[in-house]
Amino acid sequence: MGRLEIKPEEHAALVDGRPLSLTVRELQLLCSLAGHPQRIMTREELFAEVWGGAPRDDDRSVDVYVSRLRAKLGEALPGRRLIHTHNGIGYRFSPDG
Amino acid sequence: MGRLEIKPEEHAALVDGRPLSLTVRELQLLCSLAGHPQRIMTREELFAEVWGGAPRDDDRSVDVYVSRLRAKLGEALPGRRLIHTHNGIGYRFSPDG
DNA sequence: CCGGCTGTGAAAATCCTGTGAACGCAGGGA
DNA sequence: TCCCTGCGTTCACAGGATTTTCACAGCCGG
Repeated sequence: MGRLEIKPEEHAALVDGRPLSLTVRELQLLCSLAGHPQRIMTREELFAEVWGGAPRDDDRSVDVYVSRLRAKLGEALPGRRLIHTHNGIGYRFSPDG
Repeated sequence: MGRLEIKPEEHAALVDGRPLSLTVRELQLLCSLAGHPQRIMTREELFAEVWGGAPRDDDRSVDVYVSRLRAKLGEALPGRRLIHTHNGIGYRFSPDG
């Protein structure tokens, strides 16, 4: 998986061996995304996996946490973009930037 | 289908396994075209499948989106032309360049 | 209290869409 | 040859839709 390791069972995500300080939600979301590499996941799917159930019509939780995740990942891996936006659909995780 | 895969149910089109970043409209149009390989489809047919209803007399939406699609496909598959123009009629999708 | 995590609302930034117009290109006729 | 016409291709833009980010209030544990 290159420089990023995710160990859900240890509640940890490592970049080059250094742990990222992710919150529980952030780690859950990262696991959901990284659990289906290269697959476009809709907000509904992500919400169901992380929060459970269906999101409100105008719920932006997924977007907000993607943003927070990107901020922390971008800090640890400058210049790489692991989470891609698919407008009108959802997000996609790509191991290689 | 060679190097191009289209998965409408996943909102994705892949070239050599790599997802193209198509907009919703672009993907819809690609699906319509690729859904009838080797068949010449009129603007009216394409418009009906993607937009629904009938196009205005001087509507150029189909042409513009074919152009955008060709640009993105050409970037991912240099030297190959999958969408052919049939003058005065419409467009035809051919899996083999 | 205090500090971090969460979710929400809203502003800011970005992207998508459809349209009009410019451009190129080929064919026909004078 | 030159001009005109019809058609397809592409550019540019404005409006709208969507996403990104910020700020904040509630909550919970220390």
